[in-house]
Amino acid sequence: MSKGPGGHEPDHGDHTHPEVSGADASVEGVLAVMREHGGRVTSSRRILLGALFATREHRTAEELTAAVQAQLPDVHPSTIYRNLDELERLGVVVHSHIGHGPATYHLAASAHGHLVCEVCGSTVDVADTMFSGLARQAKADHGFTIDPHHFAVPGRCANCG
Amino acid sequence: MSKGPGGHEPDHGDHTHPEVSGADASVEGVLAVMREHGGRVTSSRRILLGALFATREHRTAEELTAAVQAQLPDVHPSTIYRNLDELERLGVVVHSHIGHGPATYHLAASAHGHLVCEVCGSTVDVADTMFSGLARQAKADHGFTIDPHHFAVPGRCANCG
DNA sequence: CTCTATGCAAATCTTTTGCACGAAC
DNA sequence: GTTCGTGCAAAAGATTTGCATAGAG
Repeated sequence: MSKGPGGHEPDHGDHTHPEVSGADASVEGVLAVMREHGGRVTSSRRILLGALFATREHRTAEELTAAVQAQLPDVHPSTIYRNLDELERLGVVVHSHIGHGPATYHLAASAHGHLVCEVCGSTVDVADTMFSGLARQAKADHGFTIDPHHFAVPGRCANCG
Repeated sequence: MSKGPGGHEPDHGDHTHPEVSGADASVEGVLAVMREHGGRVTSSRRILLGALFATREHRTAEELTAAVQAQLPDVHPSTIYRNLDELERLGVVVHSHIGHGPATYHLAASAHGHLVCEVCGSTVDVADTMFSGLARQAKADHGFTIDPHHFAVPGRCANCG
C-alpha cells in the first residue's frame, strides 16, 4: 500500500487531496480521463482503481468486488463488471481467460507476462523478452503481431511440475 | 440405438471393417481403448469421435452436439460434455479457452497452439514448435512447464495488424 | 436540472450434477 | 444380472441487462 506521509485511512469521504502518492496519483489520473469522456467520478470507481493499482497481479471480478466491498459494502458485483468494462474500453485494464474459472483483470500498463500454475494457482511474472522469439516467429510465419501486454501462459510451476 | 449390421453410414455402405478408412480406424481404435478401461461403446460416442476426427479443427461443445444430433437427434448436450470429459481423461482430446465464448475441443493428436486476433476474432492454428523456445526458457529460468495447448495468444492478425 | 452510475432482480450462457431408466457387456 | 451411459431437469457459476432511482456535474 502506498500511503503518503501522515496518511493512514483511505476513506476521507469529501476531502480534497493536497498531495497524492504513487498509485493514488494514477488513480486520480484515470478518474480525470473518465471525466473527460463524460463519465462521473464515483467512490466505487476510485476504490476499484485503487485495488487495481495496489497489486498489479491478476484478480478476478469476484476478488475485486470483495476488495471494493471492504470499503464500500453495498457495491454490487454488476457495478464492478460495468466499471471494468468501461475501464477496458478506455484501455486502462485488460482481462484474460486463464485456464478454467473466471476471467482475470489487470492494468494494461503492467506490460509483463505471467506464468500461471494450473495446479496451485501461483503466478510467476516474466519479462517481455521471454516472448520475443515467439513474437518474431508468429510475425514471420503468420504475419501475426502478438500482444505482449495481454499474456498469461498456463502450465505447472516448479513445485507442482 | 446401435447401428450394428444393416445400419447406415453416410460415407460408405461396406463397414464390416476389413479395411476401414483412416479416421474410422482411429475412431474404432479409441473405442477399443475406452472398452479396455471398462467403458462401453455407444452410438453417441462413435459419432462424436467421428465428428472429432472428421475435422481436426477446434469445435465448441455446442457445435459438436449439433454434429452428433444430425445423426442421433436425441443426444443430450450433457452427454457430449460427459463424453468429452472422458475422452480428455484418456488423453484423446484436449480443450482450450480462446478469448471469450465457450471452450473449444480438438484431438490431442493434432495438438496445436492458437493465435487469436483481438480485432476481428479470427484464429490461426500454429505448430507446437512455435512454443518450444518459450517452453525451454520458462523451464530454464523459472522451472515452469508451459502448457501450450490450453491457452491462446492474443494479438493482431495479418489483416488487422 | 440533466444525464450518468448504481442497486437489485432477473435473465443469459456455459457447464455440471442428481436421479431413474435403458443399454452394453 | 451387474455396471455404465444417457436423457431430463435442475443447479451452479460467471456475466449481462432492464428498470427505477440515487448521485455527479
